Amino acid sequence: MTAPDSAPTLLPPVGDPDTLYVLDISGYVFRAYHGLPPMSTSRGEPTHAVYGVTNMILKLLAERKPKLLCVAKDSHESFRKERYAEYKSNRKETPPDLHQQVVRIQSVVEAFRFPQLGQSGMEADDVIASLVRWARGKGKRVVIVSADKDLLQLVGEGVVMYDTMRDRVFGVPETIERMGVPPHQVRDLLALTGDSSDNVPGVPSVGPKTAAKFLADFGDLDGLYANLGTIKGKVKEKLEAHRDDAYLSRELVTLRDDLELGADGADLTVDGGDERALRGLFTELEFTRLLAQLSPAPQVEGRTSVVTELATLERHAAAIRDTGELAVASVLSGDDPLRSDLVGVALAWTEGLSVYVPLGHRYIGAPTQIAREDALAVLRPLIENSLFPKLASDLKREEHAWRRVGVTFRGGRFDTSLASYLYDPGRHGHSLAEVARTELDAELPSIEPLLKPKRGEKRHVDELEVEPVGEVAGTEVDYVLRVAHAFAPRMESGDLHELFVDLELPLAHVLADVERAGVRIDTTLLRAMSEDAAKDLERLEAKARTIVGHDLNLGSPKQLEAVLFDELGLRVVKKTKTGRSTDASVLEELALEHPLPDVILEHRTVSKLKGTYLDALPAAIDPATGRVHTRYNQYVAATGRLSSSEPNLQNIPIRTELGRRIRDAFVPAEGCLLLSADYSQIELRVLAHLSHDAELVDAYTRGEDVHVRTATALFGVKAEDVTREMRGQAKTVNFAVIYGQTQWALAQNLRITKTEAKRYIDAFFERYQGIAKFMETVVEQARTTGFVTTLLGRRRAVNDIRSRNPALRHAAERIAQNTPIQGTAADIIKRAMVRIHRALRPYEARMILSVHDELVLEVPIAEKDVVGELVKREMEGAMQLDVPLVAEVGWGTSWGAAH
DNA sequence: AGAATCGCGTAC
DNA sequence: GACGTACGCGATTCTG
Repeated sequence: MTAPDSAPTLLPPVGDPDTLYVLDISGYVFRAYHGLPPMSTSRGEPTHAVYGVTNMILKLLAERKPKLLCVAKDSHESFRKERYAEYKSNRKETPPDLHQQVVRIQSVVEAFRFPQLGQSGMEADDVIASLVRWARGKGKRVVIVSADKDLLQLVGEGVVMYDTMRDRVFGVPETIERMGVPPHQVRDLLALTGDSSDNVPGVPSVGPKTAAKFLADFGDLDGLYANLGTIKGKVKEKLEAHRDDAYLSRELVTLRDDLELGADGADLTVDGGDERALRGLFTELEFTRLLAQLSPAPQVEGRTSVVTELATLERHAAAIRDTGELAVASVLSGDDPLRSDLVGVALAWTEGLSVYVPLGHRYIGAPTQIAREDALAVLRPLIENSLFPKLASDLKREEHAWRRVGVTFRGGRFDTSLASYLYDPGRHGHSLAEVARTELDAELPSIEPLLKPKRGEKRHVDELEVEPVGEVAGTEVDYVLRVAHAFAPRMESGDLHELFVDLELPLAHVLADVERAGVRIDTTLLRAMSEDAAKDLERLEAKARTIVGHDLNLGSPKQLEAVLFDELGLRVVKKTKTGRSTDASVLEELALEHPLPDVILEHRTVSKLKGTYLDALPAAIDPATGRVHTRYNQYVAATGRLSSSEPNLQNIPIRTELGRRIRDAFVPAEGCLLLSADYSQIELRVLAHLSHDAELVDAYTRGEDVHVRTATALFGVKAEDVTREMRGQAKTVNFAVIYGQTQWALAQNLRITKTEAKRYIDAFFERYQGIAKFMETVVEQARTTGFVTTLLGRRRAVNDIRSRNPALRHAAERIAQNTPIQGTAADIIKRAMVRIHRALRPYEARMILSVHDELVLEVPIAEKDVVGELVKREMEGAMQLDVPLVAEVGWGTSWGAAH
């Protein structure tokens, strides 16, 4: 085992059955905690130390394939402490984020089912020493997995130390190289030098070099003191004065190897560990990369049967009624639930069992399908019964799917995506596949691969064989049931239950109606505008060509970069990740020096409008209804807001004149008007309420203009002397505060200096001291709990709030400051939507758009007065705040006119 | 050829 | 780096 001086010491063979690996876990915990960059889960749990240790373990298992292994456990107390009270007294108290991780690491070790050994009063090093002695007695080789130099005293014949992080092996020659002495002298060396990390005193002014020389000359401590006379100078005095310290130190660094282990080496064998437990832990800790190193995720066992007989379906229906809940997963012919057909439906009412009812397969040679009307006749009473609880991964999608076959989906009681969203809105996705991965450790099979064309055209779902589709859908619906059961207890805690049952679930139904209603678009107007835009673009391109003297694509940032900075030699104002920026703020600056930037700016604006709105909106019209049906995503925005897509109707222009005209193309159906209802300054009102700021509350209670009031603070003038410009600046500052803007960003926005921006911010917080206090409090809350919350108890984990990286930390602080405000505003408008939808039941009027603080309704002229009052009342009464909520209602024959 | 990424811009 | 939350277009780059 011991290598000659020149050759490096080797580890025993991989998978050697006679080698015992002894793991110094506590040492690794400490090193990982201090040595690795911080890391945390999406819920804010710190994990970098856990990650480091787990990684080390996996590496060891993969590379060394140990057959015998033992984890040496540290005891909380130490006999050394009794001998010497100062021992390790320099150690700081364990920080909470380390303690938390130690607990996690213990779970990881247990999940690996590693044998563990420890004894009260004994430190891990003593346990290791005892294990080494025991193993040598049995003729086994030992690998000490550690990086602790104290343990080098154990190295020798058949014993090596292995540092996995640096991939270094320590035998006798390496120990001499590292410590200057062979292993048997390590203890005396440490006795002389002391160990500052353990508060072992040693002899002052004797360092590793001096100590090694003494030990080479005299062998050990006793030999040194016996020959003290031969030593000269200061060192001699120190050695004399600290003789007791030296011997005490040797006692402290001497490892005890007399721990009783019992004779049975079979206890130290390792198996593969508890796969399921490991998978669960890694999932919870979000160690996705490590997860992949375990064997691939199994699908949860389940059985699906395809229902082809009406009698069988009837029998199932009876069983479903007896069970009292039903998970539903529809198979649709396409991605858009509003335009797709129902191909079949999978049902589950007991975990592990599911059925698939084909309803619209066109595959020739499919097993006999129950006639759709017969099948629906059996299912309809279950689906339409609002008292019979239904579960799905996306209730809104189910509503749309069933509507297509004339069935009204009622009684949606659990939505796995919404549950996941409320539990952790910041996580990456809430689709069933994503949620099942974390909650069930299971991969959701997908229909997609079945659609892949082997050759020729892509196949449609309804052209597929029934069996494989049923298999996929059956698994899906089974997962819905399992995920719902996993989440149900979590929904009971805190405010989540109320948010779920009284707000988000009812809202899902409201949104289904809003999406289905859609909005009418005046395509003639848009086409005319598009043609104008096309001419403008041509004109601008020609102009640009004249200026630079050659062809160029104004839509290509890359070409622009080359022309502006290389050909024309203009200044580089700002950089992007990959090059030199040509964004609007840059071009505005460069416009002072050259005519081209203005041409580009105008081209950008026009082509943006044309591409994103003028041409895209008419293309989005559903030929079946003649209207545009956006999708409202209820589990995307981390703050609680809705988002809109395909097309996005929440970013229709309004700020510029040309953009605003696009809203004129949003028109009501015949005989109707559009109503636009806007919450007035909802975020500032929410801020007033949350912060209890006396000034801001007072301003709103008196019905004053808050931007004017801010202006009086910024400019030191009376309210009546505030100019329009001052008010505009104050308004920008008010918004800046909501977003936690820095002086730098505010300066950019207002085109003022950083110093002036700072003065504004300071003046703002001087006037509104309650807001200053609120901002501090909410950041503090994020730091201590890892979460921030809205008025209705919606919560969001704030990652990185304790990051050592200032940029990350500041970004987290802004999230902490903004989320309660934006999220509470979202709570309010969502409530208003549910209330309005309910109140509108007796009327024809319907909600057709929702844009964060604005609702748009399509109202028959006959209902104008009553609906106008109804909407205002329900919006203003949606929440009781310390300040009034004000909704401003406008009417028009277009959205633009109603605003 | 289609997917993913980049740079940019629109909304609240 | 420097403004919170979204979505999407056109160009470019990556990938199979």
